[in-house]
Amino acid sequence: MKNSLQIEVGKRIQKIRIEKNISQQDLAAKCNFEKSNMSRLEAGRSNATLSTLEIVCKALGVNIVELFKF
Amino acid sequence: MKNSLQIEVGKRIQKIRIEKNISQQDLAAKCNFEKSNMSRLEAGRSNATLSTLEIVCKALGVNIVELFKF
DNA sequence: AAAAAAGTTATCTTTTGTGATAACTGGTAT
DNA sequence: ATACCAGTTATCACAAAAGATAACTTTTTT
Repeated sequence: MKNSLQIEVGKRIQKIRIEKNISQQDLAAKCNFEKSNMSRLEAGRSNATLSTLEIVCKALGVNIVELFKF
Repeated sequence: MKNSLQIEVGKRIQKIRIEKNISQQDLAAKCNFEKSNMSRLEAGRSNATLSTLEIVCKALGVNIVELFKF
């Protein structure tokens, strides 16, 4: 069960991104960070901070609460 | 608008903690961190990571989604 | 009023998330 | 085949979160 929250949140980001038809690269660009870091985030390989999640949610156009609906 | 998310989340933690009649010190102890750090978190003076929020939510007995209902 | 408990703030070290670069894979046009 | 786009992974430097201690204020209890 280790890192399961990170992984779940990453999956939610990915799911929302795909629903909105945005590439990972484009989402990264909207957030002003590198595609590599977005990949890491979606893969649940980073223990994101509130500010990182907020930036991603703004770029996706969703409320942050959406990241935790799983 | 700066740090508003941190502040909102901190307020939610505090509100839930008070509803459950737990002191900040006791909540900190349940989380295995110092009361000073819990104070900082509730005050919105730290940009918490997912794992920190998860620990606090487990100690409070609430789902993490509750922290974002404001 | 004194003592105890609860909470705040500043500051320090250690740990780790972020941001960046580069090398790579897989897929898909050209 | 080869250029191009999308995504992954490893690695690095740097900024900042986590963890801790101590001194302090505020609130509550006795």
